[in-house]
Amino acid sequence: MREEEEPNWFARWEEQLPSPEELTPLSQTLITPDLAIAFDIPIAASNPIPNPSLHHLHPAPALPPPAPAPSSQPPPDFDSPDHLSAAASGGGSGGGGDEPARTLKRPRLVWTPQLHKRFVDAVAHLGIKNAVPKTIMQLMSVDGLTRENVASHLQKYRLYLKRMQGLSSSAGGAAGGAAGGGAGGPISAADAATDQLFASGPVPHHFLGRGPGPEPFMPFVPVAALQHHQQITAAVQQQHQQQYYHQRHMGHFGSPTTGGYDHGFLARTVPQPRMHRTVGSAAVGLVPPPPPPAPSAASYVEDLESGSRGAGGGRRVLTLFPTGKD
DNA sequence: ATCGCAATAT
DNA sequence: CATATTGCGA
Repeated sequence: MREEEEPNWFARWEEQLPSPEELTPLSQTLITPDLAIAFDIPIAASNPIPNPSLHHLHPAPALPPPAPAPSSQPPPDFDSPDHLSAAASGGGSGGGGDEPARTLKRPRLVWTPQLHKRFVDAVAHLGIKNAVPKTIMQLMSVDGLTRENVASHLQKYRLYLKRMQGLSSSAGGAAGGAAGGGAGGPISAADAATDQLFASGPVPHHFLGRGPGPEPFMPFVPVAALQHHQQITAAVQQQHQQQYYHQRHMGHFGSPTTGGYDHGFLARTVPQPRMHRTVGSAAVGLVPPPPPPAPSAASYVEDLESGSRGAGGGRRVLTLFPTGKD
Protein backbone atom coordinates (compact mmCIF):
# COMPACT_ATOMS: atom_id res chain seq x y z
CA MET A 1 0.00 0.00 0.00
CA ARG A 2 2.80 2.36 -0.21
CA GLU A 3 2.35 4.73 -2.87
CA GLU A 4 5.32 6.78 -3.42
CA GLU A 5 8.74 6.44 -2.23
CA GLU A 6 11.33 9.04 -2.23
CA PRO A 7 14.31 7.49 -0.67
CA ASN A 8 15.96 10.75 -0.84
CA TRP A 9 14.45 12.90 1.73
CA PHE A 10 13.00 9.93 3.23
CA ALA A 11 16.27 8.40 4.05
CA ARG A 12 17.50 11.57 5.52
CA TRP A 13 14.51 11.77 7.64
CA GLU A 14 15.36 8.53 9.12
CA GLU A 15 18.53 9.89 10.32
CA GLN A 16 17.17 12.81 12.10
CA LEU A 17 13.72 11.77 12.76
CA PRO A 18 13.41 9.71 15.77
CA SER A 19 10.77 7.25 15.35
CA PRO A 20 7.73 8.17 17.18
CA GLU A 21 8.47 5.42 19.49
CA GLU A 22 12.00 6.31 20.09
CA LEU A 23 11.36 9.90 19.82
CA THR A 24 14.14 11.29 21.69
CA PRO A 25 13.15 14.13 23.82
CA LEU A 26 14.97 16.98 22.34
CA SER A 27 14.15 19.08 25.17
CA GLN A 28 15.42 22.26 24.05
CA THR A 29 14.53 24.60 26.61
CA LEU A 30 12.39 26.98 24.92
CA ILE A 31 14.60 29.46 26.54
CA THR A 32 17.88 30.50 25.35
CA PRO A 33 20.77 30.10 27.62
CA ASP A 34 21.11 33.76 27.93
CA LEU A 35 17.59 34.22 28.84
CA ALA A 36 17.74 31.48 31.32
CA ILE A 37 20.72 32.93 32.92
CA ALA A 38 19.15 36.27 32.95
CA PHE A 39 16.40 34.85 34.97
CA ASP A 40 18.48 32.70 37.06
CA ILE A 41 16.88 29.67 35.77
CA PRO A 42 18.96 26.64 36.21
CA ILE A 43 19.08 24.98 32.96
CA ALA A 44 19.63 21.36 32.96
CA ALA A 45 23.05 21.30 31.66
CA SER A 46 22.68 17.81 30.70
CA ASN A 47 21.95 18.62 27.21
CA PRO A 48 24.73 20.42 25.59
CA ILE A 49 24.08 18.82 22.35
CA PRO A 50 20.88 17.03 22.15
CA ASN A 51 20.98 14.30 19.76
CA PRO A 52 22.85 15.43 16.85
CA SER A 53 23.73 12.05 15.97
CA LEU A 54 21.39 9.35 15.49
CA HIS A 55 21.55 5.77 15.79
CA HIS A 56 20.65 4.03 12.71
CA LEU A 57 17.67 2.43 14.07
CA HIS A 58 15.30 0.26 12.35
CA PRO A 59 15.93 0.26 8.73
CA ALA A 60 12.41 0.11 7.71
CA PRO A 61 10.36 2.76 9.20
CA ALA A 62 7.54 2.23 6.92
CA LEU A 63 6.95 5.77 6.28
CA PRO A 64 3.95 6.73 8.18
CA PRO A 65 3.91 6.25 11.79
CA PRO A 66 3.41 2.83 12.91
CA ALA A 67 -0.11 2.44 12.43
CA PRO A 68 -2.18 5.31 11.69
CA ALA A 69 -4.48 3.66 13.91
CA PRO A 70 -5.97 5.89 16.40
CA SER A 71 -5.04 5.24 19.86
CA SER A 72 -1.79 3.64 19.49
CA GLN A 73 1.10 4.61 21.45
CA PRO A 74 1.54 6.95 24.23
CA PRO A 75 3.14 10.20 23.55
CA PRO A 76 6.82 10.33 23.38
CA ASP A 77 7.14 11.76 26.69
CA PHE A 78 7.34 15.28 27.46
CA ASP A 79 9.32 16.45 30.27
CA SER A 80 9.30 19.56 32.15
CA PRO A 81 6.14 21.36 31.74
CA ASP A 82 7.52 24.66 31.06
CA HIS A 83 9.89 26.84 32.68
CA LEU A 84 9.24 29.61 30.40
CA SER A 85 10.26 32.56 32.21
CA ALA A 86 7.55 34.88 31.71
CA ALA A 87 9.73 37.75 32.12
CA ALA A 88 7.99 39.84 34.47
CA SER A 89 6.76 42.80 32.84
CA GLY A 90 8.29 45.08 34.88
CA GLY A 91 5.58 46.72 36.21
CA GLY A 92 4.01 45.13 38.77
CA SER A 93 5.85 42.48 39.81
CA GLY A 94 6.23 42.76 43.18
CA GLY A 95 6.75 39.56 44.33
CA GLY A 96 9.38 38.99 42.39
CA GLY A 97 11.23 36.11 42.50
CA ASP A 98 8.96 33.36 42.37
CA GLU A 99 9.18 30.55 40.11
CA PRO A 100 7.36 31.46 37.16
CA ALA A 101 6.12 28.38 35.78
CA ARG A 102 2.84 27.03 35.10
CA THR A 103 -0.12 29.21 35.28
CA LEU A 104 1.83 32.00 33.77
CA LYS A 105 1.53 33.04 30.27
CA ARG A 106 4.29 32.11 28.06
CA PRO A 107 6.02 34.59 25.99
CA ARG A 108 5.29 34.74 22.40
CA LEU A 109 6.92 32.01 20.54
CA VAL A 110 9.24 33.10 17.86
CA TRP A 111 9.15 30.85 14.94
CA THR A 112 12.61 30.83 13.69
CA PRO A 113 13.48 29.27 10.43
CA GLN A 114 14.97 26.41 12.22
CA LEU A 115 11.98 25.83 14.28
CA HIS A 116 9.81 26.26 11.30
CA LYS A 117 11.88 23.78 9.49
CA ARG A 118 11.30 21.26 12.11
CA PHE A 119 7.69 21.99 11.68
CA VAL A 120 7.70 21.61 7.97
CA ASP A 121 9.74 18.53 8.18
CA ALA A 122 7.37 17.02 10.55
CA VAL A 123 4.43 17.85 8.41
CA ALA A 124 6.08 16.48 5.39
CA HIS A 125 7.03 13.42 7.15
CA LEU A 126 3.69 12.80 8.61
CA GLY A 127 1.82 13.53 5.51
CA ILE A 128 -1.22 15.58 5.16
CA LYS A 129 -3.08 12.85 6.73
CA ASN A 130 -1.52 12.82 10.07
CA ALA A 131 -0.25 16.25 10.02
CA VAL A 132 -2.33 17.47 12.79
CA PRO A 133 -1.20 19.82 15.43
CA LYS A 134 -0.94 17.29 18.09
CA THR A 135 1.07 14.90 16.10
CA ILE A 136 3.28 17.53 14.75
CA MET A 137 3.87 18.92 18.10
CA GLN A 138 4.88 15.61 19.44
CA LEU A 139 7.05 14.83 16.57
CA MET A 140 8.81 18.03 16.93
CA SER A 141 9.60 17.30 20.47
CA VAL A 142 10.20 20.84 21.19
CA ASP A 143 9.87 21.48 24.77
CA GLY A 144 7.44 24.16 25.39
CA LEU A 145 5.71 23.91 22.13
CA THR A 146 2.03 23.71 22.58
CA ARG A 147 -0.63 22.44 20.38
CA GLU A 148 -1.96 25.89 19.96
CA ASN A 149 1.37 27.08 18.85
CA VAL A 150 1.53 24.56 16.16
CA ALA A 151 -2.06 24.90 15.24
CA SER A 152 -1.72 28.55 14.71
CA HIS A 153 1.34 28.15 12.68
CA LEU A 154 -0.12 25.34 10.73
CA GLN A 155 -3.02 27.43 9.82
CA LYS A 156 -0.86 30.01 8.34
CA TYR A 157 1.24 27.47 6.68
CA ARG A 158 -1.68 26.05 4.87
CA LEU A 159 -2.83 29.39 3.77
CA TYR A 160 0.50 30.05 2.30
CA LEU A 161 0.39 26.91 0.30
CA LYS A 162 -3.02 27.68 -0.96
CA ARG A 163 -2.10 31.10 -1.90
CA MET A 164 0.73 30.18 -4.09
CA GLN A 165 -1.01 27.23 -5.42
CA GLY A 166 -1.80 29.01 -8.53
CA LEU A 167 1.25 30.84 -9.11
CA SER A 168 3.79 28.60 -10.11
CA SER A 169 4.98 29.83 -13.09
CA SER A 170 6.97 32.62 -12.85
CA ALA A 171 10.06 31.99 -11.59
CA GLY A 172 11.14 31.69 -8.45
CA GLY A 173 8.33 30.51 -6.92
CA ALA A 174 8.86 27.09 -7.29
CA ALA A 175 6.04 25.88 -5.89
CA GLY A 176 4.05 23.42 -6.97
CA GLY A 177 1.04 22.88 -5.73
CA ALA A 178 1.32 19.89 -4.00
CA ALA A 179 -0.59 20.74 -1.20
CA GLY A 180 -3.72 19.68 -1.92
CA GLY A 181 -4.19 17.04 -1.06
CA GLY A 182 -6.74 16.02 0.24
CA ALA A 183 -5.67 13.33 2.00
CA GLY A 184 -4.14 10.61 0.62
CA GLY A 185 -1.05 11.77 -0.64
CA PRO A 186 1.77 12.78 1.38
CA ILE A 187 2.79 16.13 0.48
CA SER A 188 5.66 16.03 -1.67
CA ALA A 189 7.40 19.11 -2.35
CA ALA A 190 10.51 20.50 -1.23
CA ASP A 191 10.98 23.40 0.77
CA ALA A 192 14.44 23.00 1.65
CA ALA A 193 14.74 26.52 1.06
CA THR A 194 12.79 27.20 4.04
CA ASP A 195 15.21 28.71 6.31
CA GLN A 196 17.39 29.78 3.57
CA LEU A 197 14.65 31.22 1.60
CA PHE A 198 13.56 32.87 4.63
CA ALA A 199 16.42 35.06 4.78
CA SER A 200 17.47 35.12 1.30
CA GLY A 201 15.63 35.77 -1.74
CA PRO A 202 15.92 32.75 -3.79
CA VAL A 203 13.32 34.12 -5.86
CA PRO A 204 14.73 36.00 -8.68
CA HIS A 205 12.13 38.41 -8.05
CA HIS A 206 12.85 41.34 -10.07
CA PHE A 207 11.73 44.03 -7.98
CA LEU A 208 8.31 44.31 -9.25
CA GLY A 209 7.28 47.74 -8.80
CA ARG A 210 5.36 47.32 -5.74
CA GLY A 211 6.34 49.83 -3.27
CA PRO A 212 3.63 50.14 -0.79
CA GLY A 213 2.56 46.69 -1.33
CA PRO A 214 2.76 44.54 1.67
CA GLU A 215 4.33 41.35 0.85
CA PRO A 216 5.90 39.44 3.59
CA PHE A 217 5.67 36.30 1.68
CA MET A 218 6.61 32.94 2.85
CA PRO A 219 8.89 31.18 0.61
CA PHE A 220 8.83 27.55 0.56
CA VAL A 221 6.75 24.63 -0.14
CA PRO A 222 6.15 21.66 1.93
CA VAL A 223 8.41 18.77 1.93
CA ALA A 224 11.25 17.55 3.75
CA ALA A 225 14.73 18.13 2.86
CA LEU A 226 16.87 17.73 5.75
CA GLN A 227 20.46 17.68 5.66
CA HIS A 228 22.08 18.33 8.89
CA HIS A 229 20.84 17.99 12.28
CA GLN A 230 20.83 21.07 14.21
CA GLN A 231 19.48 22.07 17.44
CA ILE A 232 16.15 23.50 17.28
CA THR A 233 16.04 26.40 19.43
CA ALA A 234 12.95 28.18 20.10
CA ALA A 235 13.28 31.70 21.05
CA VAL A 236 10.83 33.61 23.00
CA GLN A 237 10.24 37.15 23.65
CA GLN A 238 8.25 39.12 26.02
CA GLN A 239 4.64 39.32 25.68
CA HIS A 240 4.11 42.94 25.93
CA GLN A 241 6.45 45.78 25.75
CA GLN A 242 7.10 47.47 22.56
CA GLN A 243 7.31 45.26 19.72
CA TYR A 244 8.73 44.31 16.65
CA TYR A 245 10.69 46.88 15.01
CA HIS A 246 11.70 45.49 11.81
CA GLN A 247 9.12 46.76 9.52
CA ARG A 248 9.61 46.91 5.93
CA HIS A 249 9.45 50.45 5.15
CA MET A 250 11.93 50.19 2.47
CA GLY A 251 9.24 50.92 0.05
CA HIS A 252 11.78 51.16 -2.61
CA PHE A 253 13.39 48.34 -4.22
CA GLY A 254 16.87 49.43 -4.17
CA SER A 255 19.09 47.85 -1.76
CA PRO A 256 17.62 45.73 0.82
CA THR A 257 20.88 44.97 2.23
CA THR A 258 21.49 44.62 5.78
CA GLY A 259 19.35 46.72 7.73
CA GLY A 260 16.44 44.72 8.48
CA TYR A 261 16.81 41.23 9.32
CA ASP A 262 13.89 39.11 9.50
CA HIS A 263 12.73 35.83 8.59
CA GLY A 264 9.70 36.62 6.75
CA PHE A 265 7.42 33.77 6.67
CA LEU A 266 3.84 33.21 5.97
CA ALA A 267 1.90 35.78 4.28
CA ARG A 268 -1.31 37.45 4.84
CA THR A 269 -4.62 36.11 3.92
CA VAL A 270 -5.24 38.18 0.96
CA PRO A 271 -5.32 36.19 -2.16
CA GLN A 272 -2.84 38.20 -3.95
CA PRO A 273 -0.05 36.65 -5.78
CA ARG A 274 2.25 39.25 -4.73
CA MET A 275 5.63 37.96 -4.15
CA HIS A 276 8.68 39.78 -3.45
CA ARG A 277 10.69 40.41 -0.46
CA THR A 278 13.06 42.65 0.98
CA VAL A 279 15.33 40.14 2.22
CA GLY A 280 17.48 40.83 4.99
CA SER A 281 19.07 38.21 6.95
CA ALA A 282 21.33 38.37 9.74
CA ALA A 283 21.33 41.29 11.83
CA VAL A 284 24.55 41.24 13.56
CA GLY A 285 26.30 41.38 10.41
CA LEU A 286 26.94 37.98 9.19
CA VAL A 287 25.60 35.74 6.65
CA PRO A 288 26.08 37.92 3.71
CA PRO A 289 23.33 38.12 1.27
CA PRO A 290 23.72 35.24 -1.03
CA PRO A 291 23.48 36.59 -4.44
CA PRO A 292 21.47 34.22 -6.47
CA PRO A 293 23.68 33.90 -9.41
CA ALA A 294 22.29 30.66 -10.39
CA PRO A 295 18.60 30.61 -10.47
CA SER A 296 18.65 26.97 -10.57
CA ALA A 297 15.72 25.17 -9.41
CA ALA A 298 17.76 23.34 -6.98
CA SER A 299 17.15 24.05 -3.44
CA TYR A 300 19.85 24.09 -0.99
CA VAL A 301 19.36 23.24 2.52
CA GLU A 302 21.11 25.22 4.99
CA ASP A 303 20.27 27.05 7.99
CA LEU A 304 21.19 30.48 8.77
CA GLU A 305 21.41 32.16 11.98
CA SER A 306 19.55 35.15 12.94
CA GLY A 307 21.33 35.95 15.99
CA SER A 308 19.79 39.18 16.49
CA ARG A 309 19.97 40.18 19.96
CA GLY A 310 19.26 43.21 21.77
CA ALA A 311 22.66 44.33 21.22
CA GLY A 312 22.39 47.56 19.64
CA GLY A 313 18.98 47.14 18.52
CA GLY A 314 17.12 47.90 21.46
CA ARG A 315 14.76 45.08 21.71
CA ARG A 316 15.48 41.91 23.27
CA VAL A 317 14.33 39.39 20.95
CA LEU A 318 16.33 36.48 21.81
CA THR A 319 16.30 34.54 18.74
CA LEU A 320 19.58 33.15 19.38
CA PHE A 321 20.84 29.74 18.73
CA PRO A 322 23.76 27.89 19.93
CA THR A 323 26.21 29.92 18.21
CA GLY A 324 28.22 27.14 17.63
CA LYS A 325 27.17 24.87 15.24
CA ASP A 326 29.74 23.92 13.33
C1' DA B 1 -12.13 15.75 22.04
C1' DT B 2 -9.63 17.65 18.38
C1' DC B 3 -9.10 19.76 14.03
C1' DG B 4 -9.89 23.77 10.74
C1' DC B 5 -10.60 28.13 9.98
C1' DA B 6 -12.37 33.10 10.41
C1' DA B 7 -12.26 36.80 13.28
C1' DT B 8 -10.12 39.28 16.71
C1' DA B 9 -6.86 40.75 20.11
C1' DT B 10 -1.92 41.94 21.57
C1' DC C 1 3.71 42.40 11.31
C1' DA C 2 3.61 38.08 13.70
C1' DT C 3 1.32 35.38 17.14
C1' DA C 4 -2.06 34.31 20.38
C1' DT C 5 -7.01 33.69 21.42
C1' DT C 6 -11.46 32.69 20.78
C1' DG C 7 -15.71 30.89 18.67
C1' DC C 8 -18.03 27.71 16.01
C1' DG C 9 -18.83 24.03 12.82
C1' DA C 10 -17.43 19.18 11.40
